[in-house]
Amino acid sequence: MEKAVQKFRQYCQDNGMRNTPERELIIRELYRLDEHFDVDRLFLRIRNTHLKLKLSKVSIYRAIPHLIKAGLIREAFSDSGTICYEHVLGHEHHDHMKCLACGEVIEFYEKKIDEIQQKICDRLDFEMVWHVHVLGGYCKKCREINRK
Amino acid sequence: MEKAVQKFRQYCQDNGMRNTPERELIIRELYRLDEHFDVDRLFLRIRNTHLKLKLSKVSIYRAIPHLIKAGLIREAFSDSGTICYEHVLGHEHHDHMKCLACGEVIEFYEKKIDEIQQKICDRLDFEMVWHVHVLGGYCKKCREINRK
DNA sequence: ATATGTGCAAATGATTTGCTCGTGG
DNA sequence: CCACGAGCAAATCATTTGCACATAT
Repeated sequence: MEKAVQKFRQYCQDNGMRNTPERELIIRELYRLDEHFDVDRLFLRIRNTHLKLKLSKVSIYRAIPHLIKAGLIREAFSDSGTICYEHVLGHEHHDHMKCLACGEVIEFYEKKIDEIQQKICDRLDFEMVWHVHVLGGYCKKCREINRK
Repeated sequence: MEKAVQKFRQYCQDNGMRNTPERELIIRELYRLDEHFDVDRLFLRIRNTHLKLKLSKVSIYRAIPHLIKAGLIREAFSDSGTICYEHVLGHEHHDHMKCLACGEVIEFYEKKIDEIQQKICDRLDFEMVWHVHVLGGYCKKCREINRK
């Protein structure tokens, strides 16, 4: 987490931006919250953890593009209109399965998929900067419940 | 296209729904518009093609979940807040690359990816009903322009 | 000192919903 | 006939923007 804060400080310096306490707070809480999150979840988290503080949701919205550019988070998938993000730093790269019944998000990773993906990009001379790979369906648990 | 209309009629019957001219119009124009589309694009298309008609955007919004359930279209990806759909019927399954510079959407398909995907689902006892696989980056053309 | 950041409130854009009226089966 | 669908307008939800004030550098 400190690494993330450091990295963002560097990013600020490099881009003539200020390193405000609000932004550091966002990063710290972001990394404490170690799952997938959307703006609202992060906002509530900060609200509940720092009752005295009054960080506005707008600041989170404004911080996110920088956090992405700085390589701290990435867009993971969008969930019926809401964008979900996840950490990049300290998290292996992976893709997602989402249970349509219980909402659970399962992470998976297959090197082969990445390799094929990269091969396709090379073939088409496409420079990939991000990717989203989400499978929607029903998880083991929910399927079992349904069978009964 | 007629196949799509037929399929939807069946779906209506099976689900105690009505087969209205509005819905048929949506399907027909949908299939005439053979790319990726969002609600607005489809709406404008209908507006411009059928100047006399007055189909409302709301009806499109309300039709979409049915069209998806009926297996006519699927959610392809979301583009900064707007959901983009594409036909299922008469369209091979494929994934997408999206150029962040020019916005072009390139389709690609690799059977191997599908196979691996399916294998992962089987392993985790996950019943996949849809998937989204989008690569964001810069296309050949835009990269060349940038090099100059 | 001053450009950049923050918070608020209002604007926007996509989508949903309440309600009334119309119509397919 | 009458439950389901269509259209309108108003509501909602996520996100963005304008503006006045605050503060990091």
